Amino acid sequence: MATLTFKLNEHLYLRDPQHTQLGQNIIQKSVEMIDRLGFEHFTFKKLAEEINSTEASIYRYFENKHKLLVYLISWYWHWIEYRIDIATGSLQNSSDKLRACLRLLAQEKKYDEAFEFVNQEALHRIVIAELDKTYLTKGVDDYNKEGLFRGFKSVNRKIASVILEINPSYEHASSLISTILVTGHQQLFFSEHLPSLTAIGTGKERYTKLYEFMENVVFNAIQS
Amino acid sequence: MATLTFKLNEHLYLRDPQHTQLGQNIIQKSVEMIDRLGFEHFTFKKLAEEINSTEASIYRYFENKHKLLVYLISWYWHWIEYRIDIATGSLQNSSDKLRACLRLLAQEKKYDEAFEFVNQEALHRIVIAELDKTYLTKGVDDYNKEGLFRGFKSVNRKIASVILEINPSYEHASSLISTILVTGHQQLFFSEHLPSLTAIGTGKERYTKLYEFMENVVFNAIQS
DNA sequence: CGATTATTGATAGTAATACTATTATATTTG
DNA sequence: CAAATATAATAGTATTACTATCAATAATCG
Repeated sequence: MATLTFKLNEHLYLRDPQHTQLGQNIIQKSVEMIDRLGFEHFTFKKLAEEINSTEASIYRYFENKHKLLVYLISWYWHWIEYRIDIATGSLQNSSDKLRACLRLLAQEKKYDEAFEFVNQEALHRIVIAELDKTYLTKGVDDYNKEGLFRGFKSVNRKIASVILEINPSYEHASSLISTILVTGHQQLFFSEHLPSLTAIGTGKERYTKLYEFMENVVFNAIQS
Repeated sequence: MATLTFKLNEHLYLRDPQHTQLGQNIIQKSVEMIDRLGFEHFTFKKLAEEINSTEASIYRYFENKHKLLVYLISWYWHWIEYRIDIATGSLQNSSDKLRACLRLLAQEKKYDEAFEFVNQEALHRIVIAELDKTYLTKGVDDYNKEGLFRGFKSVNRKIASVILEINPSYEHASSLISTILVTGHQQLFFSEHLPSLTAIGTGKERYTKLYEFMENVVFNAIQS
């Protein structure tokens, strides 16, 4: 199977990590470490030790650790969009398309061999726990000007446009989808840490329940 | 008018800031500073300078700046719950109650003179920008065991129970409400910084539009 | 009212973080 | 093979997030 890479916004990095061995090590190991340590306890120094490199070398790839996080999560959204395209490409009916999108979002993420050096299960956990930190910062407007949130926005726009195919007069499409994109991850976080805030439970079936919840919210909202 | 205070969980602080002048200064000024600087750029040292005290003194009230944030946001949820009680106390009809809750959540927050030394407008902006940071941390389970999220949970439970009055067989009440509580703030953030992710617009009318969106989502979800 | 106790201020210090700078050593490329 | 480029090794800085100590002040209590 071919190994794929995504063309991510150039402002996310100083040197493209996909092009070199060191860059790939940085990506691979940082996913594992952020997942394990959490973003606040993760540092370039610790990362450097684990990949037998140096802090200074990592700084040649990423301006700072926050941009690395934004990079990883941007990668995630590009991956999601790619999978949405595959899952909906053969579908004619818009409601089917929307259901496919929701299913994909709610789904447990398993290793996708088309993408070496990124552990998608770990990355999914990072998105669950750290997504909001990418934009909840005073630098959000500068980041946005540089286009660093394009991945997220693109997925949002794509699914919102499916909603407008189903109901062209629905007024809250972009709000509804951004809500779903964020809550999809948040509910999984609550499921693990604050279960009284969610109805999806804590067992294996939570992915199915999450899908049912999303379907309930989205289809009823737009078909009124 | 009487000045009210909330009894917040004791694990939120080391010394109760509501009881002393220094404590009140810490609360008042930290709200203003976190709003202005953002949580990451806010430090106890800077705060100490502005209230003419010292870092060490502030550390006698709060273990660290994260717990101060959790304290402030906990205060916010207690305030919201208090206002929900007032707004729904005289209502008989459950749908009216639910609408009153949503209106209150979506509403622009104005200064409430019953609570001195807390600038609610600034605090609302803090909740919009920093809420998720209170629980998106590796320490979430310890915090939760200490009951630090009681305020949030309590509001969630209260509104979820109104939903069950309307439709006792609705299965996703707690998920629906936690989604609304979080998205209510998130959409306002998007409105200001990432407007393509929201349909509520960027003008003064965004609070009304947010309410309409919430009503659309909630009432359609539960009345199916 | 004076003595005890609690609270705050002043000051100092530490380990870790988030970088930047410099130079030497590999490695690649033309 | 020479030149350019990437990386490693090392050092250094300002800031952060604390902790510790002790003196000064304010509150309270017998």
